[in-house]
Amino acid sequence: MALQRVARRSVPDAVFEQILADVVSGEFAPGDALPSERRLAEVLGVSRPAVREALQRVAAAGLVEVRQGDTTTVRDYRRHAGMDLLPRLLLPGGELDLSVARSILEARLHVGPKVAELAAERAGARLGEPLETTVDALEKAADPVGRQRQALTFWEQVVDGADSIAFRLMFNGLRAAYEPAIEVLGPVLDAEVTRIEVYRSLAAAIVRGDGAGARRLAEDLLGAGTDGLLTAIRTLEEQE
Amino acid sequence: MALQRVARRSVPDAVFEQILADVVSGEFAPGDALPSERRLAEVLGVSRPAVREALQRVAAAGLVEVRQGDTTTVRDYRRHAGMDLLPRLLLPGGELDLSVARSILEARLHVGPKVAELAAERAGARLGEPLETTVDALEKAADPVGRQRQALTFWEQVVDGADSIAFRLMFNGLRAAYEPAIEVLGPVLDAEVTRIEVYRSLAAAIVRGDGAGARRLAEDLLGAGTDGLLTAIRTLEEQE
DNA sequence: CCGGAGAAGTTGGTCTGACCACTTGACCGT
DNA sequence: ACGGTCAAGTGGTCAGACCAACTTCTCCGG
Repeated sequence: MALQRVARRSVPDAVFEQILADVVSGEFAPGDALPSERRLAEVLGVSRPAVREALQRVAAAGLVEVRQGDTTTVRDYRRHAGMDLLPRLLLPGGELDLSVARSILEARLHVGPKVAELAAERAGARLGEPLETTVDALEKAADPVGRQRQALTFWEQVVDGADSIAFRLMFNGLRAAYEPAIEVLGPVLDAEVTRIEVYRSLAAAIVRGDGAGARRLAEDLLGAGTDGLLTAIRTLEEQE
Repeated sequence: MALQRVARRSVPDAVFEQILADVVSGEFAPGDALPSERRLAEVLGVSRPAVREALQRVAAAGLVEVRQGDTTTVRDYRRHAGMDLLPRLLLPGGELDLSVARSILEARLHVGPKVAELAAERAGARLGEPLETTVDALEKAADPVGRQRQALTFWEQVVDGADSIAFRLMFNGLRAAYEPAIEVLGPVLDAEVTRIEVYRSLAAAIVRGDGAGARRLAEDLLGAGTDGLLTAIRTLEEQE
């Protein structure tokens, strides 16, 4: 097997992960009071500063509300969390959550074409060289995961060209959710990523500033991949 | 004047804010090494644990990379940050950043109609009562800011109905960016939020499961507001 | 001369224990 | 019944120490 980087989670990381999992799984329900920092430290066998660092991050993620002098209470993560929670929702405990995957693909399918359109209108020829290089690399990539990586680079450049910070950060969020699942999703989405001609056409449309064309091609590209995966998901769901 | 909640930033909060500002403003450029924790603690006049809590959050936000034994280095926030950075980009130091505002409105205009469409297809009649209540409240709201708040509630319910966690979290991100600026943007967007009939029609389309209709109405609603603000922005930019 | 082992120094990681600040709720006097 | 007081519990902050990992420089052996 391929050697993996030794996971060296720091103590606060581990605590963070655990609290997050308990909140997301509903172990700690919205409105519940979290155990006090001292109690958590005792139960988890770590120091209070470690617990505090973890809680800070949980709070920053919007999952709990801490008030000095009062207990820390759990909030509804669906109402207050940001997209940075997506990865943990997509792979809770290693298994892919299909409804989350579907939701992410929907978002991708909806946002991608718009970004391509904006890139065509705003960047145009400026993207010529980088896109060409990336498509070449995509064509040469040997394995599905490698192809996914190149495809991500492709879209990263497109998003850059769209010159919209909101879409840019949105993309970062989707990518962060997707990357940990790349080993699982790569092979499933391989059909999309081997349609080199479509990537070439899309790049060409963007370079010539053809917003409508870029949009259509992106819809084609992402739509096919999405459809394939969605039907795969449906099949899996029916098996249950 | 209206009484305001006393702002009581904790020490780590203040440190976090300051580091964030320096990174976003480019004071600390990507690739730069951050001062060591001890040095920061000394310079800022706070304890090292306080600095650490702040740095943890900065790192969790994707703005820096910390490696044990090595210096903490700044990353390109446009590449690695999530949407939780939007509020700070929109209001860096109190003043509205127009290009960021434009970008957020673009995203809203693009995502809103899709969410309305999904809500119509997936929630339908279930949203009837809550939407009606909210529209009534929107009609009764006396001031622009109050209307904005009700409009946010309206969209919150629509997003709930869309039943897509990715769009839900995306919405949370946009809302978090928008809310701090609500005092500034509320009056400017008031034209959108006083078109009660359109809200009623949109709610009706959703309730009757008319996806295409809901989408069209949402485009109309958000498009008008967006156009108004975009031209306002353009005017401001030309004044400079 | 060159390459690698090793020592020193710097950086982040973690812990202990103490004390401050705030909130709550029970208690007590009016 | 009301108002204030106080004790207990919670998060907020600090100081200082030590551990662990990386970088760099040095020095030794080939």
